[in-house]
Formats: sequence, structure tokens, C-alpha cells
Amino acid sequence: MKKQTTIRDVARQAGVSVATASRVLNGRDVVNDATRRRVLEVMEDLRYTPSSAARNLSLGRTLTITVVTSFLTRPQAAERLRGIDASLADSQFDLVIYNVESIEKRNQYFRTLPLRQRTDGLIVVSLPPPEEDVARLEHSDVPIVFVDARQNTTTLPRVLGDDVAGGALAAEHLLDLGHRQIGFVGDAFENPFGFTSSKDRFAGFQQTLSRAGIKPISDHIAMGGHGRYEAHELAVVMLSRPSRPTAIFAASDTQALGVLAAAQDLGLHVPDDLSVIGYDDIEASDFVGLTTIRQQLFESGRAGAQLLMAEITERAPTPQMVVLEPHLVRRRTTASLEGGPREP
Amino acid sequence: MKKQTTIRDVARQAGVSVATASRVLNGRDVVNDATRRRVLEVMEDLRYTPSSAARNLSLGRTLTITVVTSFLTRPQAAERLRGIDASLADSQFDLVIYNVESIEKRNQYFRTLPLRQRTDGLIVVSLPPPEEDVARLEHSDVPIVFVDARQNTTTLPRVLGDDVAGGALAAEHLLDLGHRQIGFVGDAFENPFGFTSSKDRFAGFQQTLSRAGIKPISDHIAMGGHGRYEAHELAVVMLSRPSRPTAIFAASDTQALGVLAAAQDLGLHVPDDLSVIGYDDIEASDFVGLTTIRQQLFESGRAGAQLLMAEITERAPTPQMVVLEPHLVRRRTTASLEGGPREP
DNA sequence: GGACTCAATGTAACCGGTTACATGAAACCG
DNA sequence: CGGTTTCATGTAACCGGTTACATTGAGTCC
Repeated sequence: MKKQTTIRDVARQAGVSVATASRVLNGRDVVNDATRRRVLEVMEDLRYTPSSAARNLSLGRTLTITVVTSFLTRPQAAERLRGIDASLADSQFDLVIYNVESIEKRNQYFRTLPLRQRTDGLIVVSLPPPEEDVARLEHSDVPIVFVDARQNTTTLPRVLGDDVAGGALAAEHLLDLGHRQIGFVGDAFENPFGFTSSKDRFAGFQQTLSRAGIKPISDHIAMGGHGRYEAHELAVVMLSRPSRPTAIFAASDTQALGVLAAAQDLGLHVPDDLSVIGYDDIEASDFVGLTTIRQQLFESGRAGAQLLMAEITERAPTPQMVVLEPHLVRRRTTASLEGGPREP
Repeated sequence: MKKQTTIRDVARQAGVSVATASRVLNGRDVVNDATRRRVLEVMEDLRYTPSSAARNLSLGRTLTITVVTSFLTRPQAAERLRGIDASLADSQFDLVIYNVESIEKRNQYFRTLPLRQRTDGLIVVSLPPPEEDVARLEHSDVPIVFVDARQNTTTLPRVLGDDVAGGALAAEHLLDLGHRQIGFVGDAFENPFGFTSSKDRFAGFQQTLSRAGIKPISDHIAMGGHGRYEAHELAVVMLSRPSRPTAIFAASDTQALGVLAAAQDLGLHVPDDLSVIGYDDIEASDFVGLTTIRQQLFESGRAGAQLLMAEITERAPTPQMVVLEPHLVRRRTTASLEGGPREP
């Protein structure tokens, strides 16, 4: 491996000083046109490319934006990431990604990442920071933005979906259709990462039902792991009881798909025998015609990145909060309770 | 923003030289135990964290692995990425991601990324490099690995799925079921990014049919955009013809889902009236029970990252090629042609 | 007791950029 | 024509680490 060409090589070859070469490189100061051309030519000849490490060190910036996300593989995360990427594509910043799938990794990253030397900005996606790290994050001199990471005690800028409103939306839709026996399948409230979306969606849902004078029935509330198969099993149990609900709200589309599978297992026809509504609007939902509450995933990433850029360039003093509203996407898995009888 | 603490601050505070502080930092040379403890203590007190930029500059390495991928948002890409991440998680390398969704971006990245100063290794995922950049990439002194990027003229290490074998597998499955009129819905052969997977899958498929003495029927071959809706429309046309096929092989699950929707539109029952087989085994396929050819997506990322690490640490001289075999995943959208009559 | 070894640590150069300040020449001014 | 401004460029310090080599002092050996 031959030694790489440096700006000094360029300067020597072009018969100028490193300062001039650097100026040409950055298109900054006024450099004589002839000189500029000569230097550029030499750079081309030598296939010179500046060392970003050196530049970073000298400039005191890294020109990178770091994203910490959980479960990169879930479609939600990928979509949010894409929003961030889209927003950063035209900037000079590079995107560094840390994927967290364990508590240890999370803790490690929250300790080591928010450092001036490492990155110019940090976007935390779907990963509420543990309480003991919040103060550290707030006092960090690295601009930080949270996306889909609810953290009650922090004042840092963040982008959130209104999960309570979304839960209410789901409940309203089912109520409108005439349902009164409505089940819920969601995540366990307590979970290692401190995700609150399932909990919040349930809250909005429950609240709306209460207002309509409907009391919660514990047999109609089931919580477990986030996966489709867990939801499948929970739903089988719930739907096998004599007093089964006529509709189910699942805290995520993934879980709703499990509920659909359970209905099929039990010979229940959707939506005639059972209405199902999910949450997220992942790609698969469109495939199967799942009625759901859409989150603005791509938009959340974009908004987060934009907040961050504002912080970086303007040192924006007012921490902002952006709330993205969920919307009902009506498809084929929900129907009026009094709908015509199922065709034989 | 206060000035950050440097290794010199640490050294002064601890009453040692920067060299010793650096040695402690790297756990290298033998440092007296008492001294080491003192230095570590000071580092803790000062909340010192080394500047990666400075370290990189000094070491001549960036400690980053760069991934260039196309269409991050597609589930395939995300899954491959996760394989890469899993393989890198325990290394000291950080993951920098570039997402390409346009030809311009692709060209820009291929020109600027493979540079010693920028990264210690490059993984190119699902993005065949344009012919004119191949030589540049081969002569680059940055280790490069291709994942799912077929490039005939290169000898660089790569990980590929055997699309031809996969296409053959699909054909064999349908032949085994007794089908003789088999349609194909795939991507246009010519596409701006030079993707070849659809073409290769078709080749394996066609070859197998030929061996079985089946001649291609142009009405049963349809190609268009990669999307579900494009496939939907193509399938509607194909299936509306008087001599419609009894089975369809779609070059991707996304397209297969479009075919399924088309069948539903036309009142064709799957699998009784029409068998459908896809390719990829994305998450949604499991949901809808789509028979498909599974690619080892996660594994491809992992293998790619491992090849790269081998190159980096051992300067491995032999460019390798890893081929991952596809597998048939049999679900509910394919059935024997002579299967019992459909229940009324 | 002097020469030698060795462990622990310090000094200073170096990585490859950026940039404050200095320099020199040309242009402009009264 | 001397003084001042302006423009183009050079010199050298600096960013914050790493490390080759030098130094120091204690221990060992004959």
C-alpha cells in the first residue's frame, strides 16, 4: 500500500503553498484564477482526495450524524431511517448507524456516543434513554433529537407520534361501526427498553371506550411479546372464550396479523365475524387489506433530521417538540357490526 | 461550548506525560499499576473521551466500515444490513451507511467512497457498479466486498445468491405439481441500476421448463417495474387471456403479491385456479402464506461483513466468492394441478 | 563499586488538514 | 512620489491523538 498523496504533495507539484492548496480545496478565499486551475489540475492528476480524519480534527467537526435505533430490521425503523436519510442526502453530513438489540448495547451507546469528538449530532430513534442517562444527554454538548422515544423528564427536542390519539382513533372507528365488545392485543407494559407506544395506544383506546360508557373486560385485554406469533396465541385464547369480542384493536400491525391468523384458525370470518384494526400501516398491511392507524414514519425521520440540522446550524435555543398525527386507514378487516349476514 | 478535555489535560492532572496517558488509554505497553489507576481515575473525573478524529489521523485508519446500498427501505436491504450489523457489532468498527435511490447518487458514491482516507472497508449491497468504475474499484486500496451485486468483470470478493438455481427451483416445484402452462412476471431486463436478479431467475426458470420440453409462450411472460401495482396490472392482462397459465412464477415476493391481488380481482381462487410462487421470502410472504424461494438475506450480510473483515485483518490475497443457495418455502399459494375440485 | 539490564516514563516528531498572521507586489491616492 | 489599500500567497502554529527514541533510576552481576 503506497503512501497516500497529501495536500503537501499537491502544493509542491503545483508550486504553491499548502495554504493555497487548502484554499482551492475549500473554494474559500479569493485565489487567483490561473493558480486555482493549476492546483485543481494537479489534484486531478494525482487523484488527490483529502483525508476526512485530518479535516475533521482540524475543523473540530466530524461531519457525521449518528443514528441510534432499535431493531433496524423492523419495517418501522427502516422507514424512519429512510426519512432521516432523505433529509440528510443533500447535506454534507454522513450517516452513521448504531443498531441496538440488547440492553447492554443500548447502555453502552448512550454512554459513549453523545460526545463532541464522535459526532456532530445524534438522533435517537425508538429508544427511550434510561433515566440515569437523561441528565448526561441533556448536558451533552452534542445536539440530540429524539424520534419516537418518549421520555417524560427531558426537554430535548423530539418528534413523536400521538399514540394516545391514535388509540382513540381506533376505538372511535370501531364504536362508529357499532361494536361494543372490543378486545385489545398489545405489548406488555413493562418491557426492558421502556417502549410506551403500546401502553399509550391502549390508554387512548380505553379512554374513548370509557367515555362511550363501555367498561373494560379483563378477558378482552391481552398483552405479551411484540411478535406476530405471541399475538396469535393471545388472540386464540381470547377468541375461544364464550363471550368473545366482536372487534379487536391490536397495538401494532404485526400483532394484528397474528390476530387475523388466529381468527382464521378458529374459522372466524373477518370482518363479518370479527373486525380487526392494527397500528402503524406497515407495507404488509396494504397487502392483506388490514384496517389500521397510520403513523407518519418517513415523515418522523425527516422531521427529526430537520430539527437536528436546525440545532446544529443555528444552535436553536428553544427545544422543540413535533407531534405527528395518526390517521385512520380504512381497509377490509373492519365492518359494521350489523352488516348483512355473511354469504354462505 | 467549552473546550473539550484532551489527553494533555489528563496527563497534566495525573502528573504524567501524554505518552503514558496514551499508553493507559490503549492498554498497550507496560504501565505501572499505580500509575495506570491514577490516570484512569483522572480520565473518569474529567469525563475524558478520546477524539476519534485525532486517533484516526494518527493511526491512519478510520475504524469505519461503509455500506452502500440501494433502496434501504425495501425489506431485503434492511435484512442484509442487519446481517452486516450483527457481524460488526462486536468489532471496533462503526457502520456508515449510504443509501442510493438515484443513478446520480450511485455514481457520486462510487467515485468518492472507496478511498483510504474515508473508510477502512466498503460493502456494496445490491448495487452493481457501472462498468466504467469497476477498474477504479479494483485498484482501490480499500478492501471492497460486493453483496448481491453481480458484476461479471470483477474479481473482487463477493457474496451472491444463486438466482439461476432459484429460478430453476421455482420451475421444478411447479412442474412437480403438474403445471405445464406457467407464466412469469418479473422486472424489465433493462433497468438503470443494472439489477440482474429478475433476469437470472427467469433464465433458471426458462431453462428448466425447456428441459421438460415446454416451450416459452410470449403471452405468458410479462415484465415491468418492480412494484406490486405494476405486477398486478401485468398479471391482470395475462390472466384475462383465453389461454391463461395455471401457475405464475413472480421474480419477487412483492410482485407475487401483486399477482395474488390480480387473481382475486378476476375471481380466480389461489391455489385451486392458479398457483403462485414468489422469490425472496420477505416478512409479508409468511403472513399471506405465499409459497416462495427463500434467499438467505441476513446470512448474505453476515458473510459479506466477514469476508471484509478477513480482507482487512489478513489482507487476504485470494478474492473469494460465496454463493448462498436458495430454498423452496412451500406454503399455501401453490397446489397440484390435478388437486381435488374446489369446494363450492 | 562500576558496568549492564530492564522497566517505567518523558520528549518531541508526526499524521494531514486549516487558518491567523505575515509578506510582498500592484494599484490607487492626494 | 511616498503612503495606503488591496489582493494573492506563504509561513508556521494548531487540532488531539500515537509512538520512536531518549532518559532515568533501580536492580543485578562479577
